[in-house]
Amino acid sequence: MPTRLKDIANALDVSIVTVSKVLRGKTDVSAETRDRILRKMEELNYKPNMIARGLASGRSLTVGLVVPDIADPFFAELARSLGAHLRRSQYQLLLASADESPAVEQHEIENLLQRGVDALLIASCQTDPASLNSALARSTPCVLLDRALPGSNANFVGTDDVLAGRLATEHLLSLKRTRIAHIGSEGTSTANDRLLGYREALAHRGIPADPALTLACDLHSGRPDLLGYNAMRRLLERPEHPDAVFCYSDLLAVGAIRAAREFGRRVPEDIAIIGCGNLPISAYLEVPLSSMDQGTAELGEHASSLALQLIGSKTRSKPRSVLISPRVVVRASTGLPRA
Amino acid sequence: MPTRLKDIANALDVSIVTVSKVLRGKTDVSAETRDRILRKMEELNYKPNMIARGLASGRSLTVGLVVPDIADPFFAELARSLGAHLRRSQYQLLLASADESPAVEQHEIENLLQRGVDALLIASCQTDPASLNSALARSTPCVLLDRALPGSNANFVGTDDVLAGRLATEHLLSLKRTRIAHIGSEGTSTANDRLLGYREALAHRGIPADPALTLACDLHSGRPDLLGYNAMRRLLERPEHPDAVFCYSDLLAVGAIRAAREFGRRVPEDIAIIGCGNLPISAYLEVPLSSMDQGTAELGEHASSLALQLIGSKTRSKPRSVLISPRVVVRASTGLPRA
DNA sequence: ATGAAAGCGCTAACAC
DNA sequence: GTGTTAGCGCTTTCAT
Repeated sequence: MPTRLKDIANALDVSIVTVSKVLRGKTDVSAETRDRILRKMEELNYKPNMIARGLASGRSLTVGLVVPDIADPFFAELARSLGAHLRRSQYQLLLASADESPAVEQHEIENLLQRGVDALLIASCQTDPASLNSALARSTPCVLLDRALPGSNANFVGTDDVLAGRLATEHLLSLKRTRIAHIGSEGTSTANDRLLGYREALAHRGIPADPALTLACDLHSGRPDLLGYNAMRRLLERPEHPDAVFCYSDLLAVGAIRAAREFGRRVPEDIAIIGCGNLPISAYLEVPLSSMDQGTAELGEHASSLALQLIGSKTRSKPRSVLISPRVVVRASTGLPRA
Repeated sequence: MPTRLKDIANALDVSIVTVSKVLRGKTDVSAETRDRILRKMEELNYKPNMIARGLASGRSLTVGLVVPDIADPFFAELARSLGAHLRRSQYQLLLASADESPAVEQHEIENLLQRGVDALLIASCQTDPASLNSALARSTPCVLLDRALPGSNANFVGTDDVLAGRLATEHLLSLKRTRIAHIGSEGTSTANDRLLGYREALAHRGIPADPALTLACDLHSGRPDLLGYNAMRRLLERPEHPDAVFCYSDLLAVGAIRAAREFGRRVPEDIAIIGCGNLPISAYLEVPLSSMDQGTAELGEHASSLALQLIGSKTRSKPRSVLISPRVVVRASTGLPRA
């Protein structure tokens, strides 16, 4: 059986309260008593029971994180960054992966709330905004990550996706490409915003948006690389081919490149392709992939700071929004010989 | 404030215990009372407080997982598989990433134990076996994942790494290669075992192990791709070049391929290269990478089953060991035109 | 500077 | 079937 406060107290003939005070660094304990207690804790290898502490204090020193898929490199990196930052503030990250299922996500959110997390970070795969509102309505502070919720005015930390779409497209425009396609996704704010940025960039150059050059994949329906492959095939079967493509994600781009090459197109000479997310392995792909870097580590830093801040503030402050600026990383798929 | 058992009990003029019994599906409650209670729970949107339940019952319905790095695709996939399986048994996974630091790992292990996890799964990055023993000595059931602890006879679930090394090397031998190198790692059981399998395979064919063909990288010292790159350079600078390489991990292999090609070697014609881990993106690399698949999902399944079993059994049963058989996946880096 | 009393929300054992 | 009593290990408030 592990040592309890009671054991220390008994051994030293002091009260449990006094021991508890030392444990929590209260100053109203004599230096001598404190020393004896600290020594005894050491000797008996005392470790506080966080469950009991949580129940008594109402705070668990815990932050929950729900991601759509922990095996997605972006969310894995985000989780790592968050965990590292929270650890420095004595907080522990509780991680749940929703496996791309809104139902599982709902379940995991409830679960974490029932476990008494002090704050909840959610990168939602929900298509229906309503289901998140029940969580946001609770008294536990919540931060939406990466994907914003259209109507809601919740706390949010994520990439400036409109800017991502714009910068990616402008990069392609700078390569003198004129028929620029977009292989996108649907349902999420990230998908909508990147599409928006893409259109903005084209409009800014006076290029009409050709609806035949915009495809949306249902990312729930299969492996993204294969979806990208099929999307590119459809683009190439059309009479007027694109000479560049901005893909919603790197994995879509990887599949798109594969398709382009199988159909005899050279990348980037015939078709320049850029993705988004900046996969760590981008530089080693069959065609090193240009991409939008989302500053994932920075994102995690902001998110954990915001979470801790919300926990600290007594009153429910007005929702804050933090947008991280993405940047273009150029590799061979849009022209650089090697990265 | 969230609803408590007490609120239900008061509203219905029954005792808290009766409500608690309904909550836990005990049968010694009349059908009518049960119905009233269930209805009231629904109406007041009751959610049990898992912290209080944990403190009272001594079980948290929680399993902890510590991995060296959650951003490593292998561990991410493992975490996903574990989480999914545990969820089906009403258990929640608490995930901690040690960021490749033994000190952080130790800290996270303590932390999870203090949070009252019912079982602890550890993929350790510890080099010193002793530090794990303090955790293994506790009453909380423990399972070592992926990496075994040399002296200890703890529960273990992992890949049969000797077999992995043997199969990989035999595959290279089947391609008529005779000077087969190994770019390995050190300190972990996985590294030792894969090296062992490599040597076994060579010995079995009567090929003497040339020490000049075996390199070990310190994976803590930098990005694995660059370590693989440098290791391959060193191999190529030597008078007698290898005609094949078995790499400890896929990322090492990726770097090795890059180096080989930069030095004018064709892969696989001049040098065949196989990795281990079977990265999801293997097929899209500059040279699609042959690799040893570790059956990660299966591994997670076995690990969660074992964990639940240990939780269930009153007595501390004798340690069990589960070894998953890896299999060769052939792609272009060892000869297939495309995968 | 120290501690007694009360309780966090729930479960476990035993009575009725 | 239902309820009573007694905690789980800790914190909180308030006396002393």
